[in-house]
Amino acid sequence: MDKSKKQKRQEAILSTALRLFTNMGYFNTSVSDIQLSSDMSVGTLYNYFQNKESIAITLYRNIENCLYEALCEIEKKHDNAHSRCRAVINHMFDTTERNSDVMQYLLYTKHREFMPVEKSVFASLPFLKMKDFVIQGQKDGEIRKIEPNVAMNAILGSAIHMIFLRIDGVLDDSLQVYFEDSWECSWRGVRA
Amino acid sequence: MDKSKKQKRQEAILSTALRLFTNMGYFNTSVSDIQLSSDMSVGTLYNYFQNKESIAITLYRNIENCLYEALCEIEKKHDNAHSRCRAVINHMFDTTERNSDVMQYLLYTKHREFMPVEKSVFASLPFLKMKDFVIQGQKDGEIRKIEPNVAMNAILGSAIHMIFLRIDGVLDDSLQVYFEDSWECSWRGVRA
DNA sequence: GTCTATATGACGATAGAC
DNA sequence: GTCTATCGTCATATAGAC
Repeated sequence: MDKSKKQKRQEAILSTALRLFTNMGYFNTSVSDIQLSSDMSVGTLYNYFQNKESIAITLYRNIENCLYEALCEIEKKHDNAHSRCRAVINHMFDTTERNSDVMQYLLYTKHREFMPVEKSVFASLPFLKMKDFVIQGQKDGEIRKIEPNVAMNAILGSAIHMIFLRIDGVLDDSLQVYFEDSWECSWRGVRA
Repeated sequence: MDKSKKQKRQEAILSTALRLFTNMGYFNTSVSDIQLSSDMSVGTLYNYFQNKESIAITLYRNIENCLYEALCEIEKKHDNAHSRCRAVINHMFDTTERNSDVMQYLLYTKHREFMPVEKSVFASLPFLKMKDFVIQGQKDGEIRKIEPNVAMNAILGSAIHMIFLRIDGVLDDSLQVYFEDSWECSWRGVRA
């Protein structure tokens, strides 16, 4: 199944844009930068995308879907809150190390500054799914019955902040090095 | 002690810029926007500040210092890690509710996109001080002896993420409502 | 110090040939 | 579909009168 040339070029634009947006920021990246780094002309670029913003939106939706699917897989493989949440964080740490730009664009970027329509990523599908894991865990007696937002945040918030610190260059070692200790703190905080 | 007119105008520029930067983002705010909202001319504005970036930097330094001083006060008032860390988070939650723009600019903004020289806020003076609180707590046997970055993050990371959620509009209630529960989770995670 | 007017340049996006 | 050339706009910053 060969990818059509059209699809290949679309993906080239998206992956170039992802790299530039995360390295220099959306506003410091010009359409011309994207076009030059993708080895095509402005005209071609505008043939594939309506404008700069639509590149950013497509990219965002793709990554969001990708994370959502990963969470659905995790839901199927595990049957309790403890191992589901653990797997989610492990997956996010892993993705940050292996494919930093993706997590950086999804979590770290302030989307609303250039995509006014978008809501917070933390109110989007993958994180609603994660919240379901937590609420189910409370029903099952695994997690203390505190306000769900607080429980969710106690588990996920510190993990996401670890990712931020790593992206910021504050942590020298890979996230995998910190994973077990960090997870233990999170779980101690909420377990019943 | 009357403020000189000069000082008043400087502060007017800074507070206007803070409001605009946090509401619309640095790149969506033009110098002309700042000038119009401050009721002065471009020329005057450039008489007080070298350029747009220097407004952003001055603002950032001021807020950073302000938080650092608050932490020094907390250090004096409390003599153990538990109550120091608790007071820090309480202070940050409080400031977020009372003076949202300040915390938003300090923590939420991606400074490096427009101030290339700055390092991560989490590697700056106030957060080094906070880390001292944690390390001292480990020495005193209050906090488990895990990697200091992890301990620090378990306490502060989830709190900061709560602030992010509040700024993002994901949390409907004020942070004070969540404070006790959230703090309890954090402390359970790290206490010896 | 404060203003108005303007220089300068970059950027997003389009036109139109091939 | 792809390219080059270019348009219109707007932003930062400066010049120069008062």
